[in-house]
Amino acid sequence: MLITIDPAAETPLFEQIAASVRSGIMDGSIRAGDRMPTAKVLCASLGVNRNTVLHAYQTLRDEGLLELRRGRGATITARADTLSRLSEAVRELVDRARSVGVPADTLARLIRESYPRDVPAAVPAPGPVPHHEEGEAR
Amino acid sequence: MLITIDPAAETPLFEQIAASVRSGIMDGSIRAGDRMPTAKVLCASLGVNRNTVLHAYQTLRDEGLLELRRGRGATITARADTLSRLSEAVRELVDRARSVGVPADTLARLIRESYPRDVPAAVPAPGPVPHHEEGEAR
DNA sequence: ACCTATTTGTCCGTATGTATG
DNA sequence: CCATACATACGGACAAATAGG
Repeated sequence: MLITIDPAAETPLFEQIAASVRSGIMDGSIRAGDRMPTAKVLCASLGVNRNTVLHAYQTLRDEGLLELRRGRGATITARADTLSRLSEAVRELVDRARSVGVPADTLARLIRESYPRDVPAAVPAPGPVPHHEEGEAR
Repeated sequence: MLITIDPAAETPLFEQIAASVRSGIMDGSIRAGDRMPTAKVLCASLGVNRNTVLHAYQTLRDEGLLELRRGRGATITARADTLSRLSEAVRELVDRARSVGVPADTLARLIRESYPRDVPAAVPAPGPVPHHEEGEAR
């Protein structure tokens, strides 16, 4: 497992760190039960402030991937393995989409529209509005 | 097949029409070879300008979902069926993600990160990306 | 071969709302 | 507050391709 950052990149440093951990989870190099280095150690090896590392860790905790305990450090949760298996399925889908020439944007939109919760404003409802109302404006 | 729009929504009308067709393609109610209503007919039934319908049609054409010919009308392309099958796979993945509590945002991000950052000349893989030839003698 | 109707393609101008400076 | 630019939508007009009488 190797965490690297690029201080010149647009992405915030804490997000780069979090993304690095996520990608480690997805490719299987980080698994449930693994211990992340302490914030002190990691910030030293990355050359960033300790708060930046903590920010990244807390972000991952909010995503349910990391468990933080005072005096014990950071532990990867079981959810990481779940996400890892899911990302395998994602890879297969992406391969399939790419093979038929569907770009990432379209696929991401497909995902969103398949989620029942957030109804896309584009197709709000099967509401019957074939008629054009006139007297309604501002 | 039913196309509806909501004049009060913030989404542009042409985009609503296009989204309605896409959604019809994805749920299987619109298939390859189907003929869309002419712009004249559709704009009358929706209560919008013909140019707005044409704008939506041309958007779908640019996405490869619709074939437009003067004097003949608008025909759904074979790509629509491809997209329909893909959206079925998307639904399955979304179900799986939802069952483990992964929100749409995370899944969409997973998709993006799984997409190969196709920088030119960085393809050592034997990936047979199907090149889509357009110029077809008729 | 000619003509006509239909349908998309394309341009014009106008109006509106939004974002920007 | 005003000016500008841009996207959206409308209404109209004509050109070009297609189909059929």
